[in-house]
Amino acid sequence: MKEKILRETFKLLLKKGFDGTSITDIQNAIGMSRTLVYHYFKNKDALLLAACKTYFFLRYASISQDACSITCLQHIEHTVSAIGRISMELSDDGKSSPPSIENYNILFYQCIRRYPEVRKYMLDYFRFFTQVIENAIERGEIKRGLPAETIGKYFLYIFDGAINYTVQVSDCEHLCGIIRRELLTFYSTIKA
Amino acid sequence: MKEKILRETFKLLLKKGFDGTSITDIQNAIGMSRTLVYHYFKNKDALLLAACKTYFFLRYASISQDACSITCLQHIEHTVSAIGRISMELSDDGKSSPPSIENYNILFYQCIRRYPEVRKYMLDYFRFFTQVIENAIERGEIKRGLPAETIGKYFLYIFDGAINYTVQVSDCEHLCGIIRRELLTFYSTIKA
Amino acid sequence: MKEKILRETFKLLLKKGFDGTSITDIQNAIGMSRTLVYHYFKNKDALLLAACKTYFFLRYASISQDACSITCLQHIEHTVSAIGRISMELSDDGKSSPPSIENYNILFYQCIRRYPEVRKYMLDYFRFFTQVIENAIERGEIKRGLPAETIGKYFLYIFDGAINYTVQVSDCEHLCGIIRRELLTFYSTIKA
Amino acid sequence: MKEKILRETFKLLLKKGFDGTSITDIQNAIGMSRTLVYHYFKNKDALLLAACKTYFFLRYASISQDACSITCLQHIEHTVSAIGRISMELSDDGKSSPPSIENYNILFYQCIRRYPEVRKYMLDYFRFFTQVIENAIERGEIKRGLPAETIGKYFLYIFDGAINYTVQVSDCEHLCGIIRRELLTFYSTIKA
DNA sequence: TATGAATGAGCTTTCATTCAT
DNA sequence: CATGAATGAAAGCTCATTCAT
Repeated sequence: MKEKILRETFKLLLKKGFDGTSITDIQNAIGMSRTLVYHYFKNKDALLLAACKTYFFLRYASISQDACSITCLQHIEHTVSAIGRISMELSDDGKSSPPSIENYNILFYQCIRRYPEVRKYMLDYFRFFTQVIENAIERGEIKRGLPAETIGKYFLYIFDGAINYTVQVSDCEHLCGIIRRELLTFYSTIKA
Repeated sequence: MKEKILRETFKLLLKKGFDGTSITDIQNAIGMSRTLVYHYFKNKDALLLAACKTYFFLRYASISQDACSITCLQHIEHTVSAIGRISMELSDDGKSSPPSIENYNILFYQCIRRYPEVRKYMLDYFRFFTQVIENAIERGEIKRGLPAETIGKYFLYIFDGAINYTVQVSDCEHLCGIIRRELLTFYSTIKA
Repeated sequence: MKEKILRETFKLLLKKGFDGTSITDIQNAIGMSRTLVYHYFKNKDALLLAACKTYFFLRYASISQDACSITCLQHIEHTVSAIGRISMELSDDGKSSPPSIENYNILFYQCIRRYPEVRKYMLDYFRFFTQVIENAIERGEIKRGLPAETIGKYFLYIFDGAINYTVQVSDCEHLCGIIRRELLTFYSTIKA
Repeated sequence: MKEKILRETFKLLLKKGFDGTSITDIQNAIGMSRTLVYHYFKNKDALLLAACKTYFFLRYASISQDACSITCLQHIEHTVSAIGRISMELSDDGKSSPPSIENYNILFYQCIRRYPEVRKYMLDYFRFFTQVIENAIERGEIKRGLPAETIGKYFLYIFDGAINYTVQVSDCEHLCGIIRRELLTFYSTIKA
């Protein structure tokens, strides 16, 4: 039940945003009493935070790995498949059409402004990614020249931009395709 | 009065977002009756759209110029100074501290999802910018290699990223500094 | 102008009722400033009363005549043509389709509850009509038996009923036809 | 609680009409939170319809009976006692003074214009009443001559007229007395 | 005769939340 | 684990009205 609430809440957050999502919306989505939500979560903000943590930390699941054991290319694939996995999980049919996944980053930016925990996690992730790129440079996968941090930022910015300027997504595969293509295009310009 | 309403509304939109901004907030900000807002605007959405058009189209003011008559470097400066100008205009003391300007793009993404007019304007602007870069390539300002459109996208993504990952801004000069530095860093990698 | 305001106000009263008609509705109907209404009328209630008096007293215009100089049958025709005349006057094309004339009596009942002047006028009219019937009995137009007052009431009730149970009227001629038929049917049962 | 809301709502509808009755009025009448009304009813119109159905259908309770098993005279008594019963139920002391029962028909006419369900129910009732009169004619209770439908209409019109032209009622018994007298007067003119 | 600016009070409705069961 | 009843506060919006021009 708790998982269902988190899932439906995050879907609604993607669709309607922080202030546009009401407890009543969530009640209708889970098809149970509004009071039940308060049984699991102290209040609305606790629920929203929990939902955001649940689904945003998925993206950074790679942090648990070792930065040395992964190439830059692998990391790109990892990132793309992460957003794909989240879309799947949130889609109604369990197959491919995600609900408002194009708002993923908008929600994310709001989270890092609201919740210090999410901000911290994001910074950790970014440090990890910089490490991956540094290793890639040393290993000769990526050209020397630009600082690892700059390259990391560009990857992040391109990932975000690809999503942010896609106004409406009906097919998850399609969005993942766009993201992958854009990331690989950039990768090819810095590959050794 | 109408201009004041638009100004205060946009400031509140930056601070609290679309669904977080209430007519009562606007009333308090303008220091006049809530009914007056409805005297000038049909309803809340009409006001929000008007406010967004007013301030987002400022960013694209360069469209009126000729794409041939401007170098890429000039356009970068133009872009940075545009965001600076908007910050000034929205700051309370008329000097430098902008109100939640770090949410500028979040608001913008929501606008291009909500309002087709804004989306169209953005696409026009992007076409214009691509033209600028194409000219820059032909004129030898920028290295041949990457397509103009790709370069344009990267500039856009970097501009957005610089703002989006800046969690809180107290000093407009500071934010403009960050943006300029990031854009120029990228510019130096593609300069002929 | 004043006449136009009264006309449009009464049309709106028929369509939307006392509490459903706003000054804004009237403004839109007359196509001029809302303030203009206050130039002619002290406040909303003064306007509504004036409009009701204007159009309800038309129905009783016969009072100015002499009760002796008119037969019962003539009075019936007079009554039917009065409602027809009002419909014409209120129709947009000046021809035949009246706006919500089926609500005429609902509005009238509300008026005699609200405004003592209208109530008084109604009673005067009813006395006049009773006189007409008394004369008709004496002249041998109508059978002796029922008291004149009772017959008068029945005419009134039938007139009202014919309108009240007609839910929607698109053609004034049609409504007048129904009223005339019902009144004449009753007349034939009391004719000498 | 739901019943109380319906009761107080209908009382207010009688007193102030459709557009004159606000949710705040209802809140004050039931002495509970305004939100509670929305807990039981989707919106204002749903509440108004429910209240009207509850109290108008009482009037037609006789439909469930068999038209053959009732004389015209019994039906008259039934009708009079129905309006008396409704008045009782709506009176504050449970005894005799009804709240604005003189507006009963005004409200009813508005209902048959607004709600098709109420209109349909009314037509069913009228058909039933016509049947009662037809039987009364065949049984010799009522004179042959006028069609049953016409007689039915006259009864209805007289019932309505007796209420509509009574401007203010303080005592229910009194109103019922007026209605009964008028109906019986007409009955005596058509009795065999 | 005509208008736009401005207002306080009220409207219907939704909000997040609590409590007894 | 789950619910229906109940609430105060606030949402967006419309109301009748006034005033300076």
